[in-house]
Amino acid sequence: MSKAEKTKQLIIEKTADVFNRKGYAATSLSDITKITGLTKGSIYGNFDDKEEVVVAAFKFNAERLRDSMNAAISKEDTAYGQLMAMLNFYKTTWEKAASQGGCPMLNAATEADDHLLFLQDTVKENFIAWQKKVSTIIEKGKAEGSFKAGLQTETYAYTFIMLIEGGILLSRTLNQITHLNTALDRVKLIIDQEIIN
Amino acid sequence: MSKAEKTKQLIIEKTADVFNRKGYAATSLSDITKITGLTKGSIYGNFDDKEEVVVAAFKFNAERLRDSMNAAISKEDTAYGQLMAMLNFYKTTWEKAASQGGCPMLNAATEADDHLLFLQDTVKENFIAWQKKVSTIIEKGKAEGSFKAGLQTETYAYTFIMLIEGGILLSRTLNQITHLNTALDRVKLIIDQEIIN
DNA sequence: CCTAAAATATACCGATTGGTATATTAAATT
DNA sequence: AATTTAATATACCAATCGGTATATTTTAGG
Repeated sequence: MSKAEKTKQLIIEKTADVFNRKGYAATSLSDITKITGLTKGSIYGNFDDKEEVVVAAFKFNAERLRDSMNAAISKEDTAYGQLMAMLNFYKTTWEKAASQGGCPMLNAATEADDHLLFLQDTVKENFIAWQKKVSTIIEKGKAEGSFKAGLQTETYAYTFIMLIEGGILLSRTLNQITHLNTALDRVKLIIDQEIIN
Repeated sequence: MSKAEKTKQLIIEKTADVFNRKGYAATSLSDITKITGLTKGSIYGNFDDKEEVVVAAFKFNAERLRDSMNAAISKEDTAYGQLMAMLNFYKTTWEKAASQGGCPMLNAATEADDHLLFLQDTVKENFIAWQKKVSTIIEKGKAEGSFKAGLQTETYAYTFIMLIEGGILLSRTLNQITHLNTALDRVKLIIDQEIIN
């Protein structure tokens, strides 16, 4: 790992939180230099422009979220256990995530929808990757025989995601963990009542 | 209505869409003067600062949404009919709303959570008002005898809201109406299976 | 240890930001 | 119609924006 690559990584890691809190557009280059302790020259020596930093920081945030979720999931070996692990992941990491600006997926999605066009594709990819992850678990459950055979896998995966994100939105806006818990309980109910054999 | 009040209203109405599309922080004063055809002097003659315009524009957006939803709801007289009217409202107005920057509640909530602190309370109030509206319908259903008696009214109201907002988020991010429809179908399922007598 | 190249810092650029003091115009009051 | 007051426009402000050309420092290779 070259010096430049290390610096690049440092910039990404140090700015990731600010971007998620302030928003990707609202975070300025002086925010970036302030928090990294580097100067503009160093930033622009490692990135072409701010957009590139923004995309890299979002990818870092999304990847960090995905990795820690996957780590929680992969500790279980049944499909049901894995879905429960996902729910439990959100239940346990909520407070930390909330203090770090909330869900990076939700934040970036709403910011990119009309505005930060260069971020749209990346955000889209990450939502689809999440859906694929959940879908794979459901398919695994079908293969195991523990989940019903005729299920519309994708629809259920997206239902879980929208409940979680909707729950996060309400919990953060109204400053009450209750709402996320309501969402997670609802996902569990759907699994128990409709998915499980 | 004085001249100044008319101008104030014009500023709010003309800027409401831009604010919802670009975001409240990203919309500049030159955006405001451009779209209103007025000058800075006129803007600052009617508002103390940009924050005041932002709050007024969000309130306008939220009120417009609430009014048209209430109009759809009040055409029905049963609680069940009113809930269906709410779902149908989202089904029918989605495309127009999507082209106008999406749900103002969702947009403002994610932008205000860490960043636009002066907007937080207003956004919060509007979410609670929405929940109260749904709760009133559910309570009405209980009074009618068409809804089950022991229901946790608030929890169901918030569940509907998070499904709708989550559905909007996915539909806008992935550019597919399917996801909002999945959310609305899920709300209907909950009503039919758990709420109705 | 010296040199070439890579990485970082410095100092600047024009454009735009939100905001204001003042001048001008339009509206209301006498 | 004249005058006062309210409303809008003009011209400016310092600060900050993203970005760049150049100078300096640090790193790696011989």
